[in-house]
Amino acid sequence: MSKEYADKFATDIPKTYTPRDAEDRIYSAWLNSGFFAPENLPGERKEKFVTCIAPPNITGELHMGHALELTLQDIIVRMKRMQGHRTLWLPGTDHAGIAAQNVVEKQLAKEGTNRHELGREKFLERMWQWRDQYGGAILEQLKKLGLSVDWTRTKFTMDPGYQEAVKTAFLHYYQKGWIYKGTRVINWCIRCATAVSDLEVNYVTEKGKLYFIKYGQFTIATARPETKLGDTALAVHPEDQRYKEYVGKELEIESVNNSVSAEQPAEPKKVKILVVADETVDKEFGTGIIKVTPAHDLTDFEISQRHNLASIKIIDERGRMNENAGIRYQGMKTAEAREQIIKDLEAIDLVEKIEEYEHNVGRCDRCNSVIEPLPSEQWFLKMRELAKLALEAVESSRVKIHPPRWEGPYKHWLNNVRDWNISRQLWWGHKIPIEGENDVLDTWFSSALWPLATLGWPLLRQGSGGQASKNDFEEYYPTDFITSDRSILFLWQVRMIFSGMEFTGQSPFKDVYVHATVLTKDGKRMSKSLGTGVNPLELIEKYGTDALRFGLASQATGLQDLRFGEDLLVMGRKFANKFWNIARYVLIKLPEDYTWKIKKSPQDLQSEIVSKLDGLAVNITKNITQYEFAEAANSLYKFVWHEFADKYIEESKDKNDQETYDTLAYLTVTCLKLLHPFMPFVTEEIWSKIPIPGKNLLLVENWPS
RNA sequence: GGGCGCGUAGUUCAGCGGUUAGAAUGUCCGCCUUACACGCGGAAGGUCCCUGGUUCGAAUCCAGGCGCGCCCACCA
Repeated sequence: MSKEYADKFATDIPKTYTPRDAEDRIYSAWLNSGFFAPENLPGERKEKFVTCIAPPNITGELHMGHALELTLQDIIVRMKRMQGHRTLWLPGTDHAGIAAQNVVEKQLAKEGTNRHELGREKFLERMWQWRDQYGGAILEQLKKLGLSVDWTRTKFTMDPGYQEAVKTAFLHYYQKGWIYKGTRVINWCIRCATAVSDLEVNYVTEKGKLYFIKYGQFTIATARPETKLGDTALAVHPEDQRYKEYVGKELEIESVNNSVSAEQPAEPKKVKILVVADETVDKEFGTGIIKVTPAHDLTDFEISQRHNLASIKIIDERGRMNENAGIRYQGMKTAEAREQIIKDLEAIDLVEKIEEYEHNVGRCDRCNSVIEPLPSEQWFLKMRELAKLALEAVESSRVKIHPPRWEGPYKHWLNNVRDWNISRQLWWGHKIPIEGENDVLDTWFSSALWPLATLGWPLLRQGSGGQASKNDFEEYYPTDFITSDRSILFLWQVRMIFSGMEFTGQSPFKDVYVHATVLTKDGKRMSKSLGTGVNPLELIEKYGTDALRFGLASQATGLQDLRFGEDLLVMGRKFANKFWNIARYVLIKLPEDYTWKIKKSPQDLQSEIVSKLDGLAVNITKNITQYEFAEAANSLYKFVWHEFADKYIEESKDKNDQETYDTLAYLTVTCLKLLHPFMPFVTEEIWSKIPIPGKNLLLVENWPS
């Protein structure tokens, strides 16, 4: 190469790739091209490829889970786009019922008011104000990851069109008789003042006490003695010989008189109680006999249903003892009542012993308050037929779950699912479309419709929901795949599948990919509240988006959780820079009048390294298609660094023939394309510097296999 | 109580029946060699969790155990 030529490029292209200079500029170039929208893609594209983002909550903040999930999704989408598919990746956000309402309620509390003072209408105005101002923040953060999503189709789960979809779905179920109103023991969050689903209760092991209380001639072990006031039976196992003779009999036992005020000494009172036999009782636990409190325990509620027992509600929606608990306890919080009743029982010698005890306490997924099971009138959706549909979808391979080991839990869950409590006592959400109803629907009821509603289902009228049009649903449904963390497999994927099956007769996607969970270096959960989280935006600032993406992808085996350490990003950054310099070398090496070609390798390139790369391209394609991201990333890394750079470039240094030039050019262009899904920014930046006549953005160049 | 995943160099992970077990990162020693010091060359570093079994041969398959993590469940 000529000295002058070398000098020219040496000054044009810096020795080090600096992501910060390139990323925003390149992302703008992509946006300006319009290529994220399928209808703007160049060339003839017969096959479609469609996927939806897992909509983050409007209250959300970008975390490593997003970074991993969206990187992997973008890798697939970018490859498909380069392969010539009409790709659509649809973004949006979820209104996040409880979470979002909590945020605004906290604001109100600071202002010394609350939603009830404000009234429903004003409160909802505040909600919308908040969402207009802050609800898009998470999407702005997502852009930093370089995602090739179609922002012109951004959706929100409370868009007008979406509201229509929810209404249509509800009424459809209602008319089928699958939606009913009933009083059941449900999980009630005292702080959020709403029902929450079984899946939104976290059971945390906590230290407590196990109280052994005398019931006539028996002793019963309980962790919640205050619920004694709502007992309507005792239960034993049907095969327990010790108690067989008492089954079906009513016992007279001594209890505490709850109509005496708490200021006065405790006094005894005789009460009658029935003994029933039920399979669910564990003979081995405690004394083998349990007290049944149908109103405040889910198991006890079910026992009461089987045996036709009465239910006495003694705890109210604020977590305080109500009038049924008697004047002695009324108004006390459950914890206070527990202390009081133990004191009382001890006074009249009804406490046999108290043991230290570890047990599981249900806490609200959103606010961590203790969950109080209590009877409440709620709306339910019958799950029998829908569960069948979801099972059938998997069994008939209409939808495939990756990795396949998740099929087990999926089926198990559906085989044991109870009717879905779909009502929430919130204001922020989809109002139940029945005259006179104040409640809203569980957020997941609308999430369940995501792939349908975002594409414009149910085709009511055009333009009713932002840009979603009739054509989108017809053209792009069903989608090709969906991906998420395993934690929402039951909350979300299952429900999207049965919704799709019920409303369209098709699974809303062909593949569900359950990706790994990002853990800390020592295998702990990443959590903001524990301070174990890592902020992806800071990492991007420090290492660049490509480094983050490549680092994550290189560890995404799909089978194993990902222990995240910054050394991954060091590797990614170095690799991006390495490739930058490979390109720099090639640009300097090739003669000024060299003609770059983009289409395919010249016929005469038969060298070993060229065929190796062609073989690699086939494997990379296969890897990405099968969600083997780590394999793809690592084999690319190996080839680029140790074959291309270490061997071929070193050997090329004292060669100046046409074949060497062609080979260098071919290797560079092909590697750029293969690397693009993983490291879109640095590759696009290099691409822009390669003098290829008539080239388009690398984003839409043809995939090399 | 059921179920699942994982235990391999200091660290994060590949390898999943066959020559001296690999990569990245970290460490140490040389090199600013005209693409790259985010680099190049070299080195050290491993009872492949334990115990049995199958096999000519096991990190790899099987059984049991130990440890870590996760999911489901009506432990009162």
